[in-house]
Amino acid sequence: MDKTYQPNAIEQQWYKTWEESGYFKPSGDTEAKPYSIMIPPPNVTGSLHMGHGFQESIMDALIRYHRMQGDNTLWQVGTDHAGIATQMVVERLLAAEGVSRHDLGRDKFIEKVWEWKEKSGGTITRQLRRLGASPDWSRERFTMDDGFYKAVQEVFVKLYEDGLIYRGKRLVNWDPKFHTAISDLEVLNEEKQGHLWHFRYPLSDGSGHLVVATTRPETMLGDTAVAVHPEDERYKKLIGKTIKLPLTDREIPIIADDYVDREFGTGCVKITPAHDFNDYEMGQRHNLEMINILDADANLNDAVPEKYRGMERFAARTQIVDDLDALGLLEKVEPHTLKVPHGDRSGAVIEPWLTDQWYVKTQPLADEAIAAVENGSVNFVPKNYENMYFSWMRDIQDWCISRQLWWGHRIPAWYDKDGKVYVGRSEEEVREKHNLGSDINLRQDDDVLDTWFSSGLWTFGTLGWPEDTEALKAFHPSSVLVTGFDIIFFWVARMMMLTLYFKKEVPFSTVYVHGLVRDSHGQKMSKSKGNVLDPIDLIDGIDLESLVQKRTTGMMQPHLQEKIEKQTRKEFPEGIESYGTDALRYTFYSLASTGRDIKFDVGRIEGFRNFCNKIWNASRYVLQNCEGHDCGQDNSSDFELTVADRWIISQLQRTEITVREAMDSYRFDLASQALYDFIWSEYCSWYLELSKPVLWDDNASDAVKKGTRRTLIRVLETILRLVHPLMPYITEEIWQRVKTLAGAEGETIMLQHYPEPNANKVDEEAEAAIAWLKQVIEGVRNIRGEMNISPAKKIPLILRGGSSRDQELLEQARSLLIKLASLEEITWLESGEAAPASATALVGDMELLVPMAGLIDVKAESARLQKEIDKLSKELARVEGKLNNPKFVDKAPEAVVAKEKDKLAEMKGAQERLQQQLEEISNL
RNA sequence: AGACCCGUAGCUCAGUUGGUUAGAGCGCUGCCUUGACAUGGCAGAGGUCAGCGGUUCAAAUCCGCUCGGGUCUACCA
Repeated sequence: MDKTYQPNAIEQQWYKTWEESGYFKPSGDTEAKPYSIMIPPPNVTGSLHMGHGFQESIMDALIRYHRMQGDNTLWQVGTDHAGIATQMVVERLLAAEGVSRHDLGRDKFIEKVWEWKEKSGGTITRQLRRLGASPDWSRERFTMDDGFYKAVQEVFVKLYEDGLIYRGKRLVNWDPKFHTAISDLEVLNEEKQGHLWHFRYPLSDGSGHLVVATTRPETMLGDTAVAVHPEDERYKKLIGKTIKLPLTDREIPIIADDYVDREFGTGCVKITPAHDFNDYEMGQRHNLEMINILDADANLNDAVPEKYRGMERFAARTQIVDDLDALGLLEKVEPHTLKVPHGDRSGAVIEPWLTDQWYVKTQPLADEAIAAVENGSVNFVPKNYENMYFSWMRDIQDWCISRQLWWGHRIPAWYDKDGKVYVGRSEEEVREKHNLGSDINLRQDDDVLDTWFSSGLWTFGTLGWPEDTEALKAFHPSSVLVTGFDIIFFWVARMMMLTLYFKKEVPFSTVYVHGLVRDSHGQKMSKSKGNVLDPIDLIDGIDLESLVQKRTTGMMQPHLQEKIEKQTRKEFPEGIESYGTDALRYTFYSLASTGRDIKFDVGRIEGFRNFCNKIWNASRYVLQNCEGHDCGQDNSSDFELTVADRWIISQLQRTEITVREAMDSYRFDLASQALYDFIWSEYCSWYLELSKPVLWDDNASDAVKKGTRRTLIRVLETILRLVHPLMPYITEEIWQRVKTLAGAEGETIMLQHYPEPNANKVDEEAEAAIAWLKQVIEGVRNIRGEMNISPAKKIPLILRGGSSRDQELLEQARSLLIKLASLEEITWLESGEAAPASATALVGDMELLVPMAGLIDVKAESARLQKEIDKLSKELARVEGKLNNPKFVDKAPEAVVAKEKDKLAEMKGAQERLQQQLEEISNL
């Protein structure tokens, strides 16, 4: 074995072996408990970012953990066609060649997208493999594969037939850049400094004017009313009169509506039903005319006076303000903060626009989805995300599902020449069902469905629905959904609604919500900030120049390039080292406490790379001492266990309990911490050291040596299985070398049984003995450290004061102590017997004395003792105060009081001894 | 405007139902190339648990308020 662990030497090879051997597939054991996770399908043309890395690592840990427990385990993998995002990428590529999608036409363009999908579609799945992810690749799906077409059509048609999908002319969020409607969720509101313009609107009868305030002057050309509050004394008498709308020749009514806030602005509101969601509703209530003044590009259309036709919306705004000002109708302009809606993909300012769209009537679906969480059929981890889910679900709006895109599931609806709509699974079915002969021309709806409509079917669509498959029976509902809070509404909510409706069961029983991966300063990672880390670079490493190159090419804002380059050179002067997959994964787990965002610090991953190396070297030691020896691999029983053996076995049981509890409650941070502590601080730091005196002792019996070797190798083998779900590669590599010596069999650690704690192996006696031993050794080390005695120098140790129990423990551990503490000899002094000038430490009632024979620095030793005494006195006072408080003694549980009393006695004894030692030193 | 989360060592974070002298990693200081590992070992420094008030025998932990940071939802033209 190499002296240091080299992850890149083994990772890809092991992955290949696993995949080719079919280890990722469900066992198919129908007697076993089923366990399944459906991957949140990443964008097919995407590449892996830290968020994926985090998410997939968590899923893989769960999957491997359950697979090792013998569950019939399925990790369903696949990718999403991601409508807008993908279309955008391909359009941008075409634009670089000077071609627009309209130049190509629909069919050709879609062909191009498929080509792009074939070319780049493998990127993310290849990267997923690098993470060691173990999904069943043979079942990989795509949200636009044939099966999904079938499922989507089925769902659309059924919902339509059940009256839950309808088509209607409504105001939608229109993206003027992509020329498509988008759902409320795809709109981001950004706060911006704007203006509030006050305009005078003259009354038709010439008796004066009203002043309206608006943030969007250009929409005034589409005004069809002015509204005031019905109880507003200022305007009450004007209700029913009309306004002569400036710049147009239209007369519009003054109406009364509660919606108007008398306090805001002037208390008069211009109403533009075709371009504002609130105005639209008011228009419905009052039967107002709707005048659409914008075209698909959000330029002014022919419904406005000639002067403004074809103008861009913001140019029109300026023009209209100028024109009204020229007419003396601009009363004032105030600064005003407002929220401006943007498309989440395009970044364009969204226009409320009147179009025909398809909608899902969500209320009835939402009711079921709410109930499922209320009655505990679905649990969120952490629980507080249920609030978020409820608040959105309870106030849900109908879902606009049509998109004016080309890439996606085309809506299964056809129109005849009169515009009558027919919905069906295919044109043939529609013709047959409605008796439409071949002479009647049918045209399919041009629109496609919102991406989330198909991904909403993910949990059952991937298992073969609408066919009633074995997989569906075995693996649905899935066990847990692992996802970020940012798509609870987009995806989780939609899956809940659609799955409950079509499967009459929940899609998953638990939703584990993880946080966002941020940079080490808590900033969101983004290309424009130049702080993006690529998981693959952390695995393989990357030199500085390549990293700078990567971060500064293809920037949307090239002017940031210099800043990013500087920042990158400062943060990673040596580039990024290769840490390996296991270290990366372990970093994610250690930071994955419930729900909160994680700040990714390269210092952490380095620490866990070192941890891998620690495991590697511990294994080297174990193998060096076991290979070629009888370690009980034949399961014979002629061995003897030392107290150290019994102790580490006992600690192992406790670790297994902790790790299992942590894994079962999604506390990957606690699991990783428990393993780290046990492996490094107990197994490596103590047990390996304790084993040396035994193995190197010529006088030790074969039975004892065998017991120690057996324990070394078997505990190691168990550790590997315990850690495997978190660090798959290093554990497999070492396990292969260890398995035979440990008496284990099998081709892969992946399919071994996950360790189960055995209560009979918990040995409190051994634990107490080793705890005592550690304290003595630490006491001696402390003296060495403080007194500057070289660790190599052998020193005598004198013990004084302790109990017969201490003497017993000493005899049991004498030889270990001598070796581990590097002692010359240990002598026991009867209490009261005079001791030489010594540096001292305490273990319970027992004093440790290290004779200093004139070397002692009286001042330093006194100071050290005084420090101890002061510390003790402080705590002593606290405990005494507590015990002198009758209320505490009366009311606190007996056990707590007893504990405090013991503590008091112990501290008093310790204080006395320290005081005495101080005196002895001072007398020198 | 509502709702939620967070504030613990210089940094990143544990601390599950109140009850050992509040822990870990990184960083820092000193010592050590001891035969698994310098990607290591040993020792050490460092915290009024954001602040105030309350409940309790007992509060980092429960309650209220304040300050600071973050997120989501809904929005007034």
